[in-house]
Amino acid sequence: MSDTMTLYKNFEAKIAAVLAELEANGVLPEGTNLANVAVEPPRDASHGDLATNAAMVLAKPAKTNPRALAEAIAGKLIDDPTITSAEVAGPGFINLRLDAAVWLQELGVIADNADAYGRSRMGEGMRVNVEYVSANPTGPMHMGHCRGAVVGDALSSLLEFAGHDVTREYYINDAGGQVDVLARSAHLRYLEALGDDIGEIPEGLYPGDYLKPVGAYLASELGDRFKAAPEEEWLPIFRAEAVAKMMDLIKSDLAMLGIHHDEFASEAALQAAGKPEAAEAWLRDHGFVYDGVLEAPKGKAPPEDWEPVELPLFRSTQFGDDQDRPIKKSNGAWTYFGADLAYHMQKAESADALIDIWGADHAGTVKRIKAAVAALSEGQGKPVPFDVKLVQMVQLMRGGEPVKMSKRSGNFITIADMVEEVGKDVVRFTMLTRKPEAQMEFDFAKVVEASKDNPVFYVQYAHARICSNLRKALADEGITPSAANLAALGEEELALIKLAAQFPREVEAAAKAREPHRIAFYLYELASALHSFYTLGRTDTDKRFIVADNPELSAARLFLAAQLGQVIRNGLQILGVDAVEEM
RNA sequence: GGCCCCGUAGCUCAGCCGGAUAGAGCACCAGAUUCCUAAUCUGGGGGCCGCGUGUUCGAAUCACGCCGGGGUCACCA
Repeated sequence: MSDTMTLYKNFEAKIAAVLAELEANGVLPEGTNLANVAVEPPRDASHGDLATNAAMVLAKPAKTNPRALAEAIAGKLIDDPTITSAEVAGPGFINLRLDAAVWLQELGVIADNADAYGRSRMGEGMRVNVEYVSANPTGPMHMGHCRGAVVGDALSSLLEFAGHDVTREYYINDAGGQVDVLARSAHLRYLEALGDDIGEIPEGLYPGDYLKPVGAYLASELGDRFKAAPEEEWLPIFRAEAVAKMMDLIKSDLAMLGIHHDEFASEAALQAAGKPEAAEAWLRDHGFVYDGVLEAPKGKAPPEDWEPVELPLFRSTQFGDDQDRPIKKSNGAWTYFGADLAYHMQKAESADALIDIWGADHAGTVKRIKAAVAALSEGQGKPVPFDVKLVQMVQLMRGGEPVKMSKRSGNFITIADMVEEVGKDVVRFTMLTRKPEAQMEFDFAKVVEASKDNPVFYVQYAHARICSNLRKALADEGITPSAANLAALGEEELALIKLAAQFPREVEAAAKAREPHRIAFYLYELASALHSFYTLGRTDTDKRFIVADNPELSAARLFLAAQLGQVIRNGLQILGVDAVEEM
């Protein structure tokens, strides 16, 4: 886009110009801080199209009262030919009404930009690494991973739409003890595939059936030569093979949700490259890591096997953590944290900002990793903004009753189950209709209801309705959307345009706050406005998109409808939800 | 006990980098469709924004302290 000046920004600039003029005239002191000046649509549409709090914010530095200053600002704004009224209201708000032509032009802007309408350059030149999902490669994706996956993916798309250069990254925890357990579990299934009777899966191994194909695959690839071999011979091979198979499984589960990562970073590879050692050396040199003994846990009875051991500790207490945190275990292996801080440094090498999406059950580890990243990145002269987004648990329900799951038996609800039952769009949209840090319920019975109770259908229906009308107009009347007679549109249509025109600022606000759910709520609002207008046509045929004997008005209304559909599509695209054309 | 998140209408939730009379859906009541998709729409009642103190022109929003709910407090991942 050559010109990214959106409608709202355009008027922000006009107000800023007036303020600069007042500053030149001495009404405002030189160098007045305009940071708190806001220009936004008023909450109550009857107040006008735009409102600014400039006079209230600036009255004090101007040594006058808000209403007097507001009058002065309003007096200058009204000179603008596109501003039809500038009224001072309440404690000193300035309410502006814009010429209808301004809004009608915005429809053309939507049409011209099409799929790019709402894109922003606010993130231009900024590389953001978003790490999400990062589920252990020990089994299929289950419900616990779902919300973070959707939120991380939608956030990535949102940031991209707002102009950031986004890397979607998945950290494969393929170096810890759990992948050894996976390898042993796979070996057992390998023996089973070779004809052994393995009986019950022993305690401590993964019981799920999803390892059976892995065992069969290993048996066919490797034959029986690891059947009686000692563990140290087969463990590394089985670990690598099983992890690879699990990652295939996870990728296909994610694909069902429409999620595709750009980078898969292996913890094992990170360790093999010596990254944790390098981080430790630097941290030691700068006094962030020392050898020490942790105190026994307070508050509760210490674990029975607790004993004091000297370990290399990171000084996270300097950053507000409860205690310093070990980066290595007593057996010399890296702790998760020890490897993770090196991993974050690796990500920071090719990013200007880092975002992690974690489950809320890891909230307790946020301080230490943020502290480590701060220490490392600032110490190395390149401070990297690092944000950890916590997503809360999802309680699965069915018709108001909690869904029971047993991890022991491997009987858990997988993402594949969910998507097969209710569909990708329902899963994604529902996960985005609540702010991530709030707990939510997901009721299988409710989310498939085809009603306004279900925002997915409500928004998709709005889009389908528009498409249906466009199809019908062409097929029955031969009318195509046209911007030739937009002046024929009335107040109701203008209200729709005004709402659609907010999309670019919604995108920027959501991107700035890193809250993709705002887009979902905005789309619901837009869909609601569309449905309302549509229903007017039921009793008043002059209010229809297709008006009999009035092809000019019909073409204009259809042009409006087409642009509303465009905005809905653009919003849904950010959320990763399909904009269906018929239902 | 420490730390993190949440507390807004009967229910599920928006709004929270301070702004005008606090919103939406569900549920409840009353209505709208011979005609563009009723999977929709219109109207109505319903609120100490958990409690208190502070900050200021102004607090659901910010700070502090309580209360209630959840999470978490391994050399796990």
